Amino acid sequence: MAVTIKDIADKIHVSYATVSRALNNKYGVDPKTREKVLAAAKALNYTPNTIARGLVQNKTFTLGLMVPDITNPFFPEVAVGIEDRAKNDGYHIILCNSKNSKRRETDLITLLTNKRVDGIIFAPISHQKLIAREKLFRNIPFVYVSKAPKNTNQGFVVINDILGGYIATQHLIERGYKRIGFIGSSGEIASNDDRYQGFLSALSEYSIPFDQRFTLFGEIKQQSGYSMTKKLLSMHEPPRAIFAETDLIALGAMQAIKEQGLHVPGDLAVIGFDDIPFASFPEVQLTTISQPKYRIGQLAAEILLEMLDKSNNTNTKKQIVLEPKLIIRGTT
Amino acid sequence: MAVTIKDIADKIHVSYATVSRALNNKYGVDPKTREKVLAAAKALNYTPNTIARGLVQNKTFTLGLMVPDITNPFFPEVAVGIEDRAKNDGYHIILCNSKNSKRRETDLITLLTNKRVDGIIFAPISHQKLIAREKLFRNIPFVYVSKAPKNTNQGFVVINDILGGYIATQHLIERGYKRIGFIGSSGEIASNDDRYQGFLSALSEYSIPFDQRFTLFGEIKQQSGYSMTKKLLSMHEPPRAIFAETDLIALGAMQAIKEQGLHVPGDLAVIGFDDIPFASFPEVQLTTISQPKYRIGQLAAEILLEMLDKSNNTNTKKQIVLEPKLIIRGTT
DNA sequence: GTGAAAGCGCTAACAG
DNA sequence: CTGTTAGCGCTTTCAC
Repeated sequence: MAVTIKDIADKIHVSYATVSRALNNKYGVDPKTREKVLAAAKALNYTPNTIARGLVQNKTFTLGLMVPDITNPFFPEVAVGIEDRAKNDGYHIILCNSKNSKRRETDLITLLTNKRVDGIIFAPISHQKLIAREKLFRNIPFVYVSKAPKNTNQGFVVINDILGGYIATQHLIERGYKRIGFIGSSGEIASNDDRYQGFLSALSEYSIPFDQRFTLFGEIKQQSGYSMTKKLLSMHEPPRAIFAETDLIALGAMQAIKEQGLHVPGDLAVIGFDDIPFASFPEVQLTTISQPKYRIGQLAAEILLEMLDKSNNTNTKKQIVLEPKLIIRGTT
Repeated sequence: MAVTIKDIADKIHVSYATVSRALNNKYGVDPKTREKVLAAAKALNYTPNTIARGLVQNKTFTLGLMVPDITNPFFPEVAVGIEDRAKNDGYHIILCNSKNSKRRETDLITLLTNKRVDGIIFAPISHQKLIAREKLFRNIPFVYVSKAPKNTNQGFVVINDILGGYIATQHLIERGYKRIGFIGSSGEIASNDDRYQGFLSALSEYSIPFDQRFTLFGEIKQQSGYSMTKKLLSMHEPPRAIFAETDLIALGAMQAIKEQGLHVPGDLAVIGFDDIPFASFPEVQLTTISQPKYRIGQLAAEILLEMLDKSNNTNTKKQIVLEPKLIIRGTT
C-alpha cells in the first residue's frame, strides 16, 4: 500500500490533520511544522491520493470528453484545446469515443456519471432526441461542443453551421455551379442537419432548383464519401459540384472522382467543411469551411470550468456561436 | 447530493450492507430482498459512486494513456484500439497529451499516479532516459507502446523499428537510389533512434556511402518535415530520395518538394513510416512502412489488463514485437 | 440471509 | 497554531 498522510504524521509526531493542512498550503500552520511535513513527505515519497480527496470534497478533478470519432482529425484538435485549458486548472480528461453508436454513447455517459466526473464536454453524434438525453447527465454540468440541440438551456460552443452551409453553397453558386449535390451523414432526420439547412436556403435564395436525387446521406467517413460520390457519378446527369458535410467525406468524394478519371474542379467541384489539417495539403487543396477547432475546445473547457466554480454564482450557462470561414483553395 | 445506498436501505428497511451485496450480485442475499433493492434503486434513480467503491477496493477502473501528440493520426488509431479493449472490461481512459514536452510528460504521469489510475499505457516522446523515468510510475503497472527502452523488464507492444527502417531503406536502394536522406525527430541522441539505426545498417549492408549532411532532425510535424526538406533541397547536390521517420514528416517533405516545382518520385523519392490513413489518399499515395495501429492499442490494453488481474499470478510482463510491413505506393 | 461496525485516505469543522 | 472527531459512499469482515 502506498504511503498516506498518516504515515508522515506518525513520522514527525503531529496529527494527520496538520499534515493535511500543511500539504494543502492552508492558513494556520507554523512554517516550521510545514517544512517538517514537506520534508517528511518527500522522504517517504508520499503522493496524495486524489481519489480520497475527491470523496470528501465531492470532486474528482476529471472531465469527461465524449466524441463520436476521435479518428476524425477534427476532434483531436478540439481535444487538445480542451486538455490544455483543463490541465491549467488541474483537471484531467477522460476520453470517450462513441464510435457513432448511440447505444455506446449512452453507456459511456452513464459510466462517466458513475465515475462522478466534475463535468462533461459532449460532442454528440447527432441532433436527434438530444434534449431528451440531457437527463442522462443527471446533475453533472456539461457543455455541448460542435453540435447542440436547438432549444437547450445548457451551455455550448458551436459554429453557425447553417451559415456555414449557406456560404459554402453560395460559393459554389457564385462559381457558376447549378447542379449541386449534398453528401452528409445520416442517422439524422435530414432536415435537422444545420449544414444541410444552409445548403437548402442558399439554393432557394439563388433560385437554384433543388434536385432530391443529389442529396445523399451516409457516415462521416472517407469511405462513405467515396461511395456516395460513386452513386452520384453513376447518375444520368450527375451534379457538377458537391458540398460535403465534412472534410472527411469530401476526401472520399475526391477519391471517387479521381478514380473515375475525372478532374476536380474541372469535371466536378468539391467543397468540404471543418478544415482538417490535411485539407491544406498541396496535393489536396480542398476548399472548405473552417472552424476554429482548438479555440472551440478551449472555450468549451473554459465555460465548463466556470460552471464548476462555485464561487461564481452567475448561474447562466454560456452559449457561444462562432463564425465559420470560407477557405478557398483548389477544388472549386 | 446524489442518492446513496443508504437512501435505498432506508426506503426498504434493510441495512445498507445488504443493499451493497444485492447491488453487486453477491451470494447470500434472499432473491426477494435483492429484487426489492433493485426496484428501490431504480425508483430512486440510484447510480453507484465508482469513486467511493474505488477508495475501498483500491481500484479506479481507469487507465491512463500518455501520448506525445494526439494530433498525429497515428495515435487516435492506437487510442481506439485501447479504448475498445478497455471498455470491454469496464475501464475508462484518461487521455494525456504530452505535446512532445518532457516536462509535461513528467507532470502528467505524476498526476496520473496521484489519481491512482489502475494502469498506464505509455507512448513516450523519446527513448532518452526512459529507464530512469520508470520510477515515476511508482507501483502503477504500465506498458510501453510504440517506443520502449532497450533493457526494460516492463511490458511493451512495439513494432520492430530497426527492421522497419531497414526495409524502408532497402526499398529505396533497390529502386536504385544511392543519395538517400533521413529526416526524423530530434530531442534524441540520433543513434538511439531505431528507424535511423535500420537506415544506417541498410546503407552499410548495401555499401552505400553515408553522407552526414543528409541526416536532419526536427519534430514529428508536417511543418518540420517541410523545413528539413527545404534545407535538403537547398544543398549543392541534394539527395535523390528521402526516408522520413514518420508519415507526418513525409507529408511535409512532399509539400516542400512540390513547392519547389519538383516531382515525386521523379526528382525526389519519399518513403514514410506509420501508414496513417491519409498516406493512402489517391493524391498522396505515399510509400510507407505500416504498423498495425489498432492492433497495437488492443494488445497494449490486453496485456495491461492481464497485469491488473490479480487472479493471474504469472508475474511475467509481456513484451510484444510486431512486424513492420512495406507498403509500396507512388512516391518511390 | 442480514445487520453492525470498521475502514479506505482524506478534508473540514470544532475545540482548545 | 494544532489536535480531535466526523464523515464522504462504499465494501467487507464478523457476528448473529
